[in-house]
Amino acid sequence: MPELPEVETIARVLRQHLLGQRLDGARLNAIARHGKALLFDFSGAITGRERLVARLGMTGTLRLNAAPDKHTQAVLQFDRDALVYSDIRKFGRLIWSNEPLHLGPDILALPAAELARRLSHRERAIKPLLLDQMLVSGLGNIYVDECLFAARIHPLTPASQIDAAALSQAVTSILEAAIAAGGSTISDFYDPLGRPGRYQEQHRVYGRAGQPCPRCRTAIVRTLVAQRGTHLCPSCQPLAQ
DNA sequence: ATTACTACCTGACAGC
DNA sequence: TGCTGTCAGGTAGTAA
Repeated sequence: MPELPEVETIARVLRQHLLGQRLDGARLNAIARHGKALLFDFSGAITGRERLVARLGMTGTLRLNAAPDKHTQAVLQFDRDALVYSDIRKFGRLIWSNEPLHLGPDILALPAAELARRLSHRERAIKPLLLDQMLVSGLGNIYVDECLFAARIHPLTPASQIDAAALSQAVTSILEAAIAAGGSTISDFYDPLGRPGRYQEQHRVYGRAGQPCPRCRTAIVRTLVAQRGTHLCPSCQPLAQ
């Protein structure tokens, strides 16, 4: 599941525990996040490369000193701690690579004007466009729905009609609040110390079909947009004609 | 160039 | 108990 706030939560915990430790003789110098990708940069090459890229897919986890189980794909033994990578559905990837990331800009670091530029000439519906990691990276299905609700945008609105400044403000505010709460735990997400996130308690539309909209009390609706479960308030997020 | 759809993989859950 | 069908937060590949 991990989207930007969950990956940022993982990065912060791992920085506290792993920076400066060695793996196969190479020192871990930095842990960065770009969108949903985690980047581990080492001082020396391991298998010929100095960067390990983790993309966790839907169910990938990175746990410190956890007991490996049947879903464990890799164990990285550092000086003092072991980093255990597991992935039930095997959509994630752990790859040694010095290649530039094949990803659009991180959405938290993206100025509103640049978001506007990227949306202005697109006629596609805003939701699937925001899920396209080549356009902007970091949003997944949960936070897209939460951000579009916050910005009062219907997920099928053509991208060129979007008020990008308002959307950018909503994205920043939602993602920062989610990071502060340690991400969302629906079923699978736990940080490297095994702690769940708390932001699911603040979800306003995701997973709340049939419940009242927190702004106007209209029942939240669940529909399909681009084959993805999509949650919205039909009153706060009208589709303009 | 852009968009739409499918497949990948496992587990949880509902219904029978 | 156990079978079947459906669904899940991501993304790569293919085809229109």
